[in-house]
Amino acid sequence: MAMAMRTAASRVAAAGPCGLRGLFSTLTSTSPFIPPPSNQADNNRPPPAEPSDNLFVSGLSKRTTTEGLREAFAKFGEVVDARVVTDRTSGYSKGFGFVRYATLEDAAEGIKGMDGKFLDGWVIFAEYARPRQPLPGNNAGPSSYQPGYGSSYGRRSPPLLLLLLVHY
DNA sequence: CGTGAGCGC
Repeated sequence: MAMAMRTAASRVAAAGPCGLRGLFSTLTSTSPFIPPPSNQADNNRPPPAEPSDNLFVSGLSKRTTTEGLREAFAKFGEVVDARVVTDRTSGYSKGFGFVRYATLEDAAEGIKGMDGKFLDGWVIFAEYARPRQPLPGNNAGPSSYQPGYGSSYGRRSPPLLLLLLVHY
C-alpha cells in the first residue's frame, strides 16, 4: 500500500522567542475559550459503548449496501453478520448499519481499520454498538436476562434464514 | 427528502 507517510513538515522552525511577548503570554495565559464546566446531565449517553463484537457503523452512503459493508469490514476480521438498516417503507438505506465480528479483537481491528475511512465517497464511523432492545420473539419464561452493558457472552443467535437478493 | 444525526425486526 502506498504509505502516505506524512513528512515532517509540521516541524516549526520558530525557535526564536519573540522578545518578552512570548514569555509574557505564557505567564498571562488568557484563555479565550470558554472552559466547559462539569455538565450534570450529559452523562446519560456516552457515544462509545462498551467493547462488543457488534459494531455500529454510521455515516454510510445511501448506495452502500449490506454486501458492500460486509466486504469492507471483512478485510479486518471475520464478519459474522452485517446489515445496512433500510427503511421498511421506502426500502432505501438509512445511512448506518451494523457489523458483527466473530471475536472482540476482530471488532477492535475493524474499528481501527474502518473508522474514519471512506466508503462509497463518505466518511464512515465505526464504533461499538449498544445491545439492542430485547427482540420480541421466543422469549420463553419471565426470566428474560437483560444483558445491559455487562459482558453478555454466550449469547447464541437463533437460526436465521437470511435471504440475499442480488438486485441491480 | 435520497435534506446526513443516529442504534437494527
